[in-house]
Amino acid sequence: MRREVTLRDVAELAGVSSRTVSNVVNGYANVTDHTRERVQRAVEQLGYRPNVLARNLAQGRSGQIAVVVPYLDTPYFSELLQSVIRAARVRGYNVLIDQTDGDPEHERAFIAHGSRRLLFDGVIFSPLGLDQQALADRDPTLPLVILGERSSDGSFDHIGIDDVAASRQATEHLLDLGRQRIAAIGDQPYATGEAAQRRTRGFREAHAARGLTPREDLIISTPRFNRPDGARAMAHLLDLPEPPDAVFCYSDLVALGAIRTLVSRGLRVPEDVAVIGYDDIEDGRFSNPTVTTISPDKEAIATTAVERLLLRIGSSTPPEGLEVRAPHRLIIRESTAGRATGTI
Amino acid sequence: MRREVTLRDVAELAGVSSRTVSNVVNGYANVTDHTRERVQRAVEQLGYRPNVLARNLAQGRSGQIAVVVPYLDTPYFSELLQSVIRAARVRGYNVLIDQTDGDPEHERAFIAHGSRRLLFDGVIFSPLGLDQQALADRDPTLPLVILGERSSDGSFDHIGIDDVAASRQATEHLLDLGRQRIAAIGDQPYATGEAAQRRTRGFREAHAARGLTPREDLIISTPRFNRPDGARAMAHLLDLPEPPDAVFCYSDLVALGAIRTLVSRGLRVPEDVAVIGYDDIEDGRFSNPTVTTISPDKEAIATTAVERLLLRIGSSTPPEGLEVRAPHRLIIRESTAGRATGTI
DNA sequence: CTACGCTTTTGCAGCGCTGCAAAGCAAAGC
DNA sequence: GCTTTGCTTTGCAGCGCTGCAAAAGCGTAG
Repeated sequence: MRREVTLRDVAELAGVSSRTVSNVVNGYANVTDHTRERVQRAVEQLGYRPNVLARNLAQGRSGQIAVVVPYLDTPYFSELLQSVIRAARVRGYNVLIDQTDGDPEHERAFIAHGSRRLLFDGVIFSPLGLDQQALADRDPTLPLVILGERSSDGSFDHIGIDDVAASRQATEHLLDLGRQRIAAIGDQPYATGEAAQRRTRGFREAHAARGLTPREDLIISTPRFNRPDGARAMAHLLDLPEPPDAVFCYSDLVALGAIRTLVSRGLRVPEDVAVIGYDDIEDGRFSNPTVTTISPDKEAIATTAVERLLLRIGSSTPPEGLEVRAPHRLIIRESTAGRATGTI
Repeated sequence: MRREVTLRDVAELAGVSSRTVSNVVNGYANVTDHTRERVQRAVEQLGYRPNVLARNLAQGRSGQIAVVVPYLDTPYFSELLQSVIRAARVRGYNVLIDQTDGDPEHERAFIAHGSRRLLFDGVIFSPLGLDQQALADRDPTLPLVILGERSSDGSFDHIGIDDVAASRQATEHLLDLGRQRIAAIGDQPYATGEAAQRRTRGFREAHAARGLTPREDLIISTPRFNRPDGARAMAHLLDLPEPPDAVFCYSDLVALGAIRTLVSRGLRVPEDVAVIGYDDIEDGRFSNPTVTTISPDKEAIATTAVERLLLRIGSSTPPEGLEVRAPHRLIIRESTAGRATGTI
């Protein structure tokens, strides 16, 4: 493998200093047209390509941001990632992806003073099992934006939708349909389940607002928010003496799993049991039935996350930690409204 | 932001040369226990962390591999990526992910002599619209492993399942069920549609083996392999004077889209129309009905891809381009076998 | 003709690490 | 006692680039 062309090679051919070539390549001001042209000709002639590594080392930055998610194969995350990658690329950043498998140790390692540091200039982080302690122990110099769970302590930005409001809205939708026994699948009544708990809060609030109290045995907790969890939880609910006639699922995957169980037991959705999900992933738009859901504005979340992170990376005095509420809306589909609502 | 601790700082504290510290940190042989201990103590005391950037620059490698896929939110790719990331991490490599949106220009740019080069030591590439020309024009020094489509010209490795055999198997399964009018959704009768064409070949071969000829109007081509494509194609098929009684879909997403259309028109799957997919994504295991599919061994594909790539990266004389056939199998679920087959 | 202010160009040091080859050193051999 | 051998340790150069500050060029004013 022959040596790559360097700045110096170009400089020699163009008859200028390597610093000048650097100036031209980086589009710095104050280069005469004459010089610029000569350099550019030399660059093209030699096929010069800047060595990103060297540039980064000299600049002390990496030009990469890391995005850390629990699971890459969860549609919600892959859809979100897609937008993040686009947003980052536009701004000249590469995206390094890491999945933690929800392992708290792994999550902790990622934001702690790490050997991987310097490989990325900042982190967009969607934690799952991260406790307050781990956040406190984190590398304070690492620009950080957190998605989803938890709220900011002022030293980082947090972006998410209003989980309580969205959950209340979802539950109200079921109540509006006249359902009497509404279940909730996805609660996580332990320290790291903040997001889940906020959804449960919304669920309770919606009931309370109408003078109702949800049955405690209809609030099912699940370790994750995936299809098998949903399927299992639904099976459990159906085995109750008085099973629910509607279910609020804390993710679309849970909803899809639940629907699967319902259908395979010969029940009709929504006639026998209405189901509502959360996340608005593509699957829910093509499933049978299609899934009513809370749709967070993923594009907004991704773009804002990248923007805030780059802002942090760029400024020496870190900006105030921001609490950003991304928009969301309720999308009504067949799993609550019935076939009438139609297709996509 | 205070300066980071460097090798030199550690060296000074330990009273040795920085080179020795480097030797200890990298676990090189021939360091006396005594020295090693002193250095390690100093490392811990100062909280030293190697600067990956500098190391990479000095070594002329980046410690990163790029994985390039058309769409990140396609479950097949995100499931595959998940395995690739794990395999790479075990071997000390980070994964840089890029999506091309299937844009041929973008794909081309990625393997051409690129400015991004040096950011990664090699590429695992799953092309969509890449023609032979682009492959020929590629940076010959870039270690490359290609997934899915196309076959190797000897200068890179190619890993995929035997599409023709798998497709024949899928079609045979439908024929075995006694279906008379079998459609195929996903053909791509143009230069960049090699993979699709191989599936069509298997489809035809299965028919031919029984002295049958598929009806040409039942072979539908689609631009992509996603749900909307499948839904549209199925709608078209149902509008034919003599619609099919079985469909071979070139991806599970296409199958899910097709099923969606069938169900929304009040048809029963598989009684009225049997559907078989390809890829074995999780969605198909929880849909209604669950989807019979060709299941490629994704774990094997991912692991092999990473291994071959690192082999290429590691050796100065590039190994012979390998054509690897990963295993696959037919998984029969409800969309062809009916409810009897049960759950997951 | 010198001085001054501005733009353009340059030289150098250094980012933090590793490759290389030489130097140091202790044990073994003659 | 001196050389040889083999293991440890070291020094230096350099990966390719950019920050910094000084130097050079150049037009205008005094």
